[in-house]
Amino acid sequence: MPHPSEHDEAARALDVDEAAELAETLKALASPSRLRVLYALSSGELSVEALAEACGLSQSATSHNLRLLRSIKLVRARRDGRRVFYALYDHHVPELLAAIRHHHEHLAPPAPTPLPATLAGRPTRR
Amino acid sequence: MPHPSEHDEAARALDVDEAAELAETLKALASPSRLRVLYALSSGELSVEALAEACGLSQSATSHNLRLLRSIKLVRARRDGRRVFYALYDHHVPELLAAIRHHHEHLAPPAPTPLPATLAGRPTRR
DNA sequence: TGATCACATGCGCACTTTCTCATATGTTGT
DNA sequence: ACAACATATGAGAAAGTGCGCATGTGATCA
Repeated sequence: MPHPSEHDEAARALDVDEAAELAETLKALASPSRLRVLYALSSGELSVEALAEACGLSQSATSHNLRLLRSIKLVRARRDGRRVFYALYDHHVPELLAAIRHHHEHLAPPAPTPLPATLAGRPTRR
Repeated sequence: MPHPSEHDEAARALDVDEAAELAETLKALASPSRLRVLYALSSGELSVEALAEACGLSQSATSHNLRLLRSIKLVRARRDGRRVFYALYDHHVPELLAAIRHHHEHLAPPAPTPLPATLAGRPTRR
């Protein structure tokens, strides 16, 4: 990132279509199981069986999740004999994962932010 | 970001707890409505009413979504008179939004990747 | 004080996810 | 061709999500 000015890249508004597309990708990431699968693949390709064990998922659940990840090109499959080895689709994926993790690390978990009852900074009027 | 080497930040495996926390944040982002809300706030704070109109949502839906976003500190609320103005929680949020959008722009949408039937790179045996 | 505005919130329901079970499909060795 | 293996897939149950509706709460104005 060049330099953090006020609002650059992300400042543009989002039309309905793009919002839907982005949400689709994010939904794929928004699951503990799939996140674990993706991070497991960060270190290199793995067979479905190996992934299942590494992530504590059943073979079936793993396969279902991989199908989803495949459909939006977050992972790719390569067959070798009986097994199928999965890998992150390209270098953008680990970058995205890093960005997400980075954001998470800078977030304080304690206060649930219960919307302060009377918090007004004094009625500026109008 | 320092420099994009092979695998740095994101390469570490994800324990179950962290996966769950990350997924919680991502679930909040994985909704067209909430994405639109967040991007609308990229240009500055807005009242609930203004947000609702900008995003094509009802007052109720907007409020429900804002509550969720608040609970995980993606937005913050400030009261001024009768209205409540929302803003992105901090500078990390637009950065994350930018990262997500960036990833999305580098993704080709056409092929649904139907898992090539016979795609083996030749049985390497083993 | 009462009316009205701006927003929050509980409930309920339609819709979606995620996982398990059972079974189908593609692969290898005999 | 058959048995064993590795993965994919469909159906369905349980749990979670998104939003409308009705109503509650805090703030302003007359």
